[in-house]
Amino acid sequence: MAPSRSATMADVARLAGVSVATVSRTLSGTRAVDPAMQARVTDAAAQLNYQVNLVGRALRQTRSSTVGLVVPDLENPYFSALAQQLSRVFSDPGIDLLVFSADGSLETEARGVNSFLGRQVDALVMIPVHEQLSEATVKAAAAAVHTIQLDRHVPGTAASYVGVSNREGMRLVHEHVTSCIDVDTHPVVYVGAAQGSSSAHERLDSMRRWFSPEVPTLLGDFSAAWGREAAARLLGEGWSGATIVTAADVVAVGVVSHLLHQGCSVPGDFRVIGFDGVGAAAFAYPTLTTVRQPVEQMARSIRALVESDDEPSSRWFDPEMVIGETSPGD
Amino acid sequence: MAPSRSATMADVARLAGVSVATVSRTLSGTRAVDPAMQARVTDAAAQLNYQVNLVGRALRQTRSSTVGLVVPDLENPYFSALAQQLSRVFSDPGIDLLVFSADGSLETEARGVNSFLGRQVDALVMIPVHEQLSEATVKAAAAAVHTIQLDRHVPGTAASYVGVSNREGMRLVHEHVTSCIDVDTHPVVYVGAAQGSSSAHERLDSMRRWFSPEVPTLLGDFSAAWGREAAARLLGEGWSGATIVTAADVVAVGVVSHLLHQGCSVPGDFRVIGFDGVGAAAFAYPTLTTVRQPVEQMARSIRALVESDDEPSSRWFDPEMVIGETSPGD
DNA sequence: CACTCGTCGGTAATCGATTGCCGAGACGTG
DNA sequence: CACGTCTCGGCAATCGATTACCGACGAGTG
Repeated sequence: MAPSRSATMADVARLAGVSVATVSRTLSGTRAVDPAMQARVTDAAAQLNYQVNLVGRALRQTRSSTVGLVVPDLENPYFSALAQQLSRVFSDPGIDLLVFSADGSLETEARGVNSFLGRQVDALVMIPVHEQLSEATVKAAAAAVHTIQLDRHVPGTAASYVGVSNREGMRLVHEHVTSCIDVDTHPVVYVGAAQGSSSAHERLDSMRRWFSPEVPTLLGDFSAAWGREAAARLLGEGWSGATIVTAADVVAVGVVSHLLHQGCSVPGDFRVIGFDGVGAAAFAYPTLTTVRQPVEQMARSIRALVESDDEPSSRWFDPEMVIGETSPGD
Repeated sequence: MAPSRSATMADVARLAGVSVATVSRTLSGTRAVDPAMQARVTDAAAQLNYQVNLVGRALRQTRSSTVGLVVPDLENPYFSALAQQLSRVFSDPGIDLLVFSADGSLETEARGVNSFLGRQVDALVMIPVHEQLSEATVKAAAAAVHTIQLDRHVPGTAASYVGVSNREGMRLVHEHVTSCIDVDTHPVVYVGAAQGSSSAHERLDSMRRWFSPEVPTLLGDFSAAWGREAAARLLGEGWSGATIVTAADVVAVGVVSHLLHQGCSVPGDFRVIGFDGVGAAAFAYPTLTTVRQPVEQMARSIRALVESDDEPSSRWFDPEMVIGETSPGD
């Protein structure tokens, strides 16, 4: 296409025969303008197809009506669900949510944060890639702009945090499992993630707390491939009849898939429990028993934090248990 | 936090005892600078923790090392896979890919495009929400900046296009179906999407072309919920033994899920075929027979288009058939 | 009528960087 | 030694908007 230089406010002013100040005031409604001039300006703007240059505006105002979101990975359905909910709640007050994927890399994450800071975002929401190693990046962000950590957090930073109570989530799992399964004859194992995120960390700790410090544990990452591999190991090690609690739905989907492919019955031979409760997993076969995070509430809470200019604060939401077909009902 | 105003180039210049021009040239490497001064500048910048203000730079350069991506919806795994691949390929040349979700709305889509245009993105990639109704938005984008339509396109615009050949995809489906299923005894039905996107349109046309103009068709949208509903209708209307071709994996997942829940066997009683071949669907149970789009190649092709400054051009990629467990193997 | 006050257009400074141009000094050459 | 050439620091213009301030004008008041 012919990326022809687009019209500026000066062009509009010239055509309308007024000063740029009048154009600015007319278009942004900052101050009253004589109706006759107003009409001339709007006509001229329409005729030139004028679009405000947000870079110029941002430079002058040191704000940009933009909130940045940095996620570790967009293919994880839990993260994309959060991104979608956030863009929805910010759409209403006219704030653009821009999403940047760190692609699992600390360097890329730092680049994304710097990029947003340099672009004068009004606030920054981030799901830190790593519990310790993202610390410098989170601190840099928090020093420059209102920063909110989401889902995962780096301990000891002064930034706000919004997430789910993993302890409560695992308590619900424990309650469900003990109420409908004989734990003595059916061992419980945990298939989690080790990659150094606070959620992986907290979920493992909570598993140990509610079940037993010695609960058998396999740690990998947040992926379906890891779920399949873990299931294969469990079968190989003779954990027949186990109840498999996982750190995320994507992992659970992999576990279930492998078990069914090996001819096992779920929830007959094995029971599988997920975590997150968002995305297409709810529609899979069999439907997953999982801990659902209140994604929409979390998104609204973040908007509230961004709008209010309070001290950094943290908010943990309680998840809810969703009984599917991978565990027996009550 | 204390969102303290951060250091500017003038601050660095003052501390280092040089002019801003020297600071700029040192930090960006635009022109040679005396090593001694260079050291003074780098030290001062480090000491003040200086971060370049990208808004100022973008205003001056009328570029921003940024590419915008506007998608209709982030929860659709196909779109988030594209977003992820794109951010990966642009990461290398140091371009930031920013993603905006239109949330299925034409107004929001227009807002996102204007927002990116106003932010001086170097190029804009978009998956138009609607085949006709997004026309004005796509044209506005193409008139202002190098614009590439992805996956879906609005006919008659001069913007580039990158996508998959839906006709070839459906040819592969036809080939697979006729080679391993007796089409006379097992009717073929199509569960598609009507929402006015070019991909929905082309897939339906291609179905009719390769199978029959009268192929029985149910049209809904691109969601698992629609897949379930469509499956329920097919069961209600007595289409036992049918081969169900769908417009997308998410739809196929819904179809399979409903069929299995109703006690049908797949691929015994029904065969189901998806389209897209990305995301967790590959790991579901049973694994889906589907048409896989070469997402990574498409992303690289987009980068090439952005980097070269050629005339708008279109490129269709050939998909490949992936035989899963929802249809009989050869 | 003289004076005050409110309304509203225009002038110019400003946000933070990049860059064209000038000129000072170093260096090489005949 | 004179002169051309190259290197590199600094001045100031520039990108496109917003906005503090000034001043002209009209209305209201005693």
